[in-house]
Amino acid sequence: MDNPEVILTLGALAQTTRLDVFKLLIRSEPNGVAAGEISRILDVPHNTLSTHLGILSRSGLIRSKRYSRSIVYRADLERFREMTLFLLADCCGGNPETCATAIADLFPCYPTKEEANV
Amino acid sequence: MDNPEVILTLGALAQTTRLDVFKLLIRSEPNGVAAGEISRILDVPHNTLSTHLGILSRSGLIRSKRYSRSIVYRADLERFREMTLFLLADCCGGNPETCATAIADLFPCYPTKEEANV
DNA sequence: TCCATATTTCGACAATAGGCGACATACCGA
DNA sequence: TCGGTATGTCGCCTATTGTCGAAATATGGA
Repeated sequence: MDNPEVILTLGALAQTTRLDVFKLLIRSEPNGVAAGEISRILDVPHNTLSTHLGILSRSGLIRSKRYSRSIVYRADLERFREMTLFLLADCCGGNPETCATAIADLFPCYPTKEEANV
Repeated sequence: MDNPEVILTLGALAQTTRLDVFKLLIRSEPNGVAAGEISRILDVPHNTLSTHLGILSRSGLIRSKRYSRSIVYRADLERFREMTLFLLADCCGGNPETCATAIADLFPCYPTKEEANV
């Protein structure tokens, strides 16, 4: 994952509706949600939503699959992981030692439920 | 950290120059870099850079301190950690169990150097 | 084939963001 | 106080983004 790609994914999430969509899709893993249902749940016009879904798709953070008339969207956790790892790791490219300790510092291991809900 | 704040931080990083600045500052921890030096290193006019530094500051991802004529900027790793944790955890608010396994899945513990450089 | 449903694409508009020249402010040394 | 250095602010311009009505496309059932 290179800089332009990360900027695409960050930009995809840096918008109210799209962040809401992504949160909804993460919560709905592994089933996914159809476009129309997202539209109803978040109360966003279907054409506006479609634009946002397109942006999220192009960033790779979500994927879609057609089931008869519905198109079901799912979060791509692997892509999300790549983005997070880039932010955590690649940022420290010139200084791997500092990076390792920084990461260890940021994530004692991974957050517990208690920490996660702060 | 709530939605609007996260959008502010994501948006702050979703731009070429600002991502470069942040990467530079993370690499330069814990010393920090003066505004003028950042301007020279990244080859960005000082007034343009100043705007970007303002956006990054307002998002909380960087902090500044004046030393005589220079203003030295540093990355705020704690804030960065908050953002990452939000992305990983708060997204799963309605479904903590799935979230815990998802996080465990994303971060077996924390990335090793090898994984980090993929 | 025709109609209803689900979703995307197009076109136009207002709002926002990015870049930068010119000017303003802060600090220091003489 | 003055001049030089370091940084920030203002204003203008252009490019990009977000929104949504209207039209187009895809699917399935009668």
